[in-house]
Amino acid sequence: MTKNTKDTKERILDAAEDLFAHKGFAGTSLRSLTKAAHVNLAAVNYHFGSKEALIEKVIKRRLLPLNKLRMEKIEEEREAARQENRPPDVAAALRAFVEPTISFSRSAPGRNFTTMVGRALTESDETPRQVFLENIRPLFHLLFSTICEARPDIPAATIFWRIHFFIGSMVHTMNMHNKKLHLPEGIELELEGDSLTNMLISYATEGMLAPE
Amino acid sequence: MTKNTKDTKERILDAAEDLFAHKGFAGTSLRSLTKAAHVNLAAVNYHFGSKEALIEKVIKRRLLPLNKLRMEKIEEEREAARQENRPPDVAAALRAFVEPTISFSRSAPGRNFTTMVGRALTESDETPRQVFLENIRPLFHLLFSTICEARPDIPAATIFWRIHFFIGSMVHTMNMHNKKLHLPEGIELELEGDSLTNMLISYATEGMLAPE
DNA sequence: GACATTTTCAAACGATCGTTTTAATTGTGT
DNA sequence: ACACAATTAAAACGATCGTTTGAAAATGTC
Repeated sequence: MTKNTKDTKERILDAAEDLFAHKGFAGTSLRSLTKAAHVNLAAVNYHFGSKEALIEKVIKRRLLPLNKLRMEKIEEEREAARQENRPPDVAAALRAFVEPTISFSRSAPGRNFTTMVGRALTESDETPRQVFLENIRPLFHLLFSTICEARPDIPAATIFWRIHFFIGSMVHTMNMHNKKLHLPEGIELELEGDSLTNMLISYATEGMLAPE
Repeated sequence: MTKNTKDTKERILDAAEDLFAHKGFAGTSLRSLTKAAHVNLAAVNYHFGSKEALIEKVIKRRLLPLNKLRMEKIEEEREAARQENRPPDVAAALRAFVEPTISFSRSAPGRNFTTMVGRALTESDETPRQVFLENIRPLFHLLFSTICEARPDIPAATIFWRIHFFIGSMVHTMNMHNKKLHLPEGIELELEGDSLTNMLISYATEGMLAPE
C-alpha cells in the first residue's frame, strides 16, 4: 500500500466521521463526502467497496479500541474488588463504562465519534446500529455481570433494564450537545470538565441501587 | 370537506404514522406511503402540501392531546400537594410524565406513535425533532419547575440534566421495543403490564433524588 | 340535468442517490 | 526506459426521491 493511497483512505475516513456525525449516515451522500475529503467520487467504492463497508470501517476504527479500554477498566475494578474481598463497586463500574467515552469525545480524534455513535443507535438504517451493537456486546455483558455481582439481591432482569436506562441517558445526553435547545433561564448547556459525567454517574448509581 | 376527502386524509395519516414509526421519516417514501394508504401518489401533496407538512400533522395529531393529558396529571399532583400542604412528589410527577405515554402506546391509535416519537428525537432530519420539541416545551417546563419545588435543595441545573437523563431512558427504552436485541439468558424483552414503567419510574426517582 | 368544484389518477419532471465503467495518470520493479 | 500494477479521474448508468402537471372522474350545487 503506497503512501498516497493511505492518505486517501484516511482522508475519506476522517471526512466520513465528521459528516456522519453531523449529517447522519443516510444524510451524507458520497458526493459531499468525497468532496469534503478532496478525493474522487469513485474513491470510496474503490478503496472500501461500498458505502455500507465504509460505515462499518468508520465505526470500528474508533469503537474497537474504546471498548477494549472500557473493558480493561471494568476488569480493573473487578480485580481490585477481588483483592479486597468485596463485591465490585457499582459507581466504579459505571464510571469505567462512561468515562473513557466522555474523555475520548473530548480528544481530537474522537470529537465527532461520540456524536456518530448516537446517530448509529438511533437512525432508521439498520447497518450502523448493527455494527455498533455487535461490537459492544462483550462490553455490555461484562458490565451486566459485574453489576449483578455487585448487587445479587437485585433481579438480573431489573439490572438489565436499568443498564439500558443508563445507556439511554448517555446517548441522549451526548446527542443533546449537537442540538440547539431552549434552555430554562440560568441553565448552561456547556459544562466544564467532568461535572456532567459526574452528574450522570451519581444519577445512574442511585437509580441502579434503587429498591426494586 | 367531504366524507371521501376525510377518509383519504385519515388513511394517509394512519399509514404515515405506521411507516414513519417502523421505517423512519426519511426512510419512508411517498410512494410506499401512498401505496400502503391505498391512495394516489399525488394525494399527499394535494391534501397536505408537502411531505414535511404531513410529518408535522402526523406528530401533532397525537402529541398535542397526549401532552395536554400529561400536563393535567402533573397539575393534579401539584394541586393535591398544595391542598395537603406538602411539596409535590417526585415519583408522582415522573409517573404523570411517563405513564400516559406508555398506556397511550398500548392503545390502538397510539401503538405506533410512541415509536415514531423516538425516531423524531433521533433522526438526522431536523424537521420532526423540531416539531416535537416545540410542542413539548410547556410540558417540560412544568415538570422541571415541579421537581424544583419538590427538591429545592437540589440545584436547578442538576434537575434540568437529570430530567434529560430520564427522557433519554424513556426514549431509548421505547426504541428498544422495535429492535431485535441479543438478550442475556433469562431476560425477557416483552414485559407484561406496567412492570417496565414501574422499573423506569423507581430507577428515575432514585436518581432524581440522589445527593449532588 | 347542467354546471362548477373538488378529488383522483397516470404520467412525467428535475434532482440526487450509490455504483459502475472506461480511460488517463501515477507509482513500482527490473 | 520499459512493462505492469495501482490509483485517480470524468462520465454515465439505473434507480429512487419529492413534486408538478393536466386530464379524467367524482362530487356538490343550483
